[in-house]
Amino acid sequence: MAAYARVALSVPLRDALTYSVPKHLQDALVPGCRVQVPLGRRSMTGVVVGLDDDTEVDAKKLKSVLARLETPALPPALLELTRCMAEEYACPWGVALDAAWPASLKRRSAKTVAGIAFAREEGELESEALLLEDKAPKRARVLRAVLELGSPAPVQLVMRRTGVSKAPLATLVKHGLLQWARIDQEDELLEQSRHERAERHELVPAQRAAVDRVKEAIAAGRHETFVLHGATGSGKTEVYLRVLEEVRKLGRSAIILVPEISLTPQTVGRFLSRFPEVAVLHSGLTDAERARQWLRLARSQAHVVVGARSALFAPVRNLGLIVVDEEHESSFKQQQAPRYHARESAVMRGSIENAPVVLGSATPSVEAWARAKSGRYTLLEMPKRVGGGELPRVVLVDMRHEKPIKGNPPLMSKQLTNLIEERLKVREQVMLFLNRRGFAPVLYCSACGETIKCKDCDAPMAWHSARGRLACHHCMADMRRPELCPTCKASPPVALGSGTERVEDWVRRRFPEAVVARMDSDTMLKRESYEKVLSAVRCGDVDILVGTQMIAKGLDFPNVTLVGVVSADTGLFQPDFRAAERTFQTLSQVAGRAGRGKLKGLVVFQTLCAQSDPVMRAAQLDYEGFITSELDARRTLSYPPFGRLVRIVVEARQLAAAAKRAREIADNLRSAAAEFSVLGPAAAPLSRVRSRFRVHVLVKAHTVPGFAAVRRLLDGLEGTGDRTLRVLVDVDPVSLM
DNA sequence: CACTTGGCTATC
DNA sequence: ATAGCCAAGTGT
Repeated sequence: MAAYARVALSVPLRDALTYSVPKHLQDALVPGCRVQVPLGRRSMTGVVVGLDDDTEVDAKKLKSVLARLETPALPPALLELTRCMAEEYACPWGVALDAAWPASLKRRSAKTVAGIAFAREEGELESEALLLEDKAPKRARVLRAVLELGSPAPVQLVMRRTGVSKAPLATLVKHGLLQWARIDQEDELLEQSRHERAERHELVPAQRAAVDRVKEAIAAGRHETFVLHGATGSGKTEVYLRVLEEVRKLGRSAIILVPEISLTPQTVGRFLSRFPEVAVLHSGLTDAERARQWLRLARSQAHVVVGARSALFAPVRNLGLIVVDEEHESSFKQQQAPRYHARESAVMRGSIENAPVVLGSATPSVEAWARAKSGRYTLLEMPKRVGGGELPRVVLVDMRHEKPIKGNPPLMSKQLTNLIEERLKVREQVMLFLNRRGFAPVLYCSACGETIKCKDCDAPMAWHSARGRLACHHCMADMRRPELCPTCKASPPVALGSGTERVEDWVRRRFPEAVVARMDSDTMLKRESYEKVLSAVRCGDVDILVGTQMIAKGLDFPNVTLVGVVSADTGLFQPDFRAAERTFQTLSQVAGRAGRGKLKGLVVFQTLCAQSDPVMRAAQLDYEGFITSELDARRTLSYPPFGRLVRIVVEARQLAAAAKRAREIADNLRSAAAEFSVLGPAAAPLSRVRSRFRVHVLVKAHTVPGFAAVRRLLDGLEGTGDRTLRVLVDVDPVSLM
């Protein structure tokens, strides 16, 4: 009987705190369970990370655990995972644990519904179903339905599935084959979405080879990380599904991570149609739904999870596989503490639980690629589209050669305009991509040269014509468009540059007969609108789809034969060493949207930088060429994946205060500098957000011990100070803004 | 001299 | 994080 519990709390404390365990709780506490404990004057919930028979802590200091919360305990592997993550990402264990728990699982009402459960062995019921087949077909159907749905199954659902009344169920209960049961609301099975079915396709040789390699690791119960490099349309999903079949056959569970943005009913439907017991976790769920899914997993009622970043913490037991789809996506990095990268943490979890990890992408991240090349990860190549579909042809249009309008390059080139016109004539669909919301990113005064900036941020406000407002994309600020330039009052400011709204506007003027839809976070405020537009495009009701990132991912419309990238250069000039990588990936993703069906696809990149490496290589569909030269560049500057980066951001209302603290931090690091180098402090590219000045320091660790040294020096730095000053430590940042 | 602030510490 | 404490700062 353990007398002491070590409890991790979500406060910036280095170690877990020890509490004594009262007699009445001694049986109830297990590692991984949630408890209520006193902390100073307060009472907080924390997680038991260890139970001990004795302690070194001064008896006078000890307080006791107040209560255990109802929530199921976290599996031991997740305790271990969060501990490693806390170490890796410079945050307290309690903070890492916080991420592993659905926020709403503190108190919940336990509603129950009527259910029906097995009263005999599953095998016995199966043979009974066969026997009843002729004599009592309805009872046989009911039995098979319950076997399929699992025990206990909701009575309502069984009746609807089999189209019978309650009578056959009652008979089965009377004969002692089934029994009545109550089901917690949380246990109720999800009504299955029928949006998309995944037919079980024949595998092409490259798929077969990939599946076999991963299967082998699964069978051996061995951790191994695979980089599945598959061109768009090469059938990566089918590979995941086949491997998943294998995992389920062995009775093990699996986690599929996808970027939040592609967690659409289409994606989820593909998994659901083949694995009915899939749990889905994404940010669009209500707290109750999220908790319900989490509990199904914790109680081993579901064994497959499809979800965004945080699904990595799914409390499944007996993990057999983790898939990270679109592994290069930057949304896998969490931007709040714990600032973990789900891809890296997935590999961590896989190694803790001896499970293989599959990282899939058409454009693998430099990190994944470098490790595959060095032999740490296993590379699986699938270069061709399945079904003999051809990769699209890409045309580069140099906008410098277009006839200027009032001295500026036009929005659309002659060539792209003509191509759109042709597609409209033959009733094929067009997608126009521009990675910028609003009508124009800037309002500019031609008299004094000033732009209209947000009063709280160091950024121009974007003009949103649909709303008729100026909006800051970094805070919630929003204002009317001023009649005259606020600075010189001499002339009205004009919209400079373009966003998706301007593209939509252009299309409507130029092709008034075409049906246009726009998809960006402004038009897609509700989840339903997203699905509505997608299905409209699918059934051909939309001729031209204009959108941001949102249309670049995973969408598969066979009748889209032309994809236009309005400006391939946005993002190319961001002060960030990943700008080239991101540009290449985005362009490749967008290009992959064209010609998904039988019709050949054509892609147009409009650019002012036709010679830039990422634009040119993306146009040539040359991933290897790009990644090779990008890796060379990274090596020269010892940027990731050669050495690791840690970014420290100091935010304060007073610029001087932020600068002073940043200077101290940098000096402190420099005085200890060994196998790492310190850059800065410097104003962050986004030097002010929400009235807070931002100063940052970058640390490049050249070696593993160098990184460990940096980590040690930064321990406990985050959150330091009062409300006026904030310090953020971001390990492996994906953005340097 | 009563009463806010700022800075610093401990939290089992 | 956040409550508590002391010291310095502010006002009547």
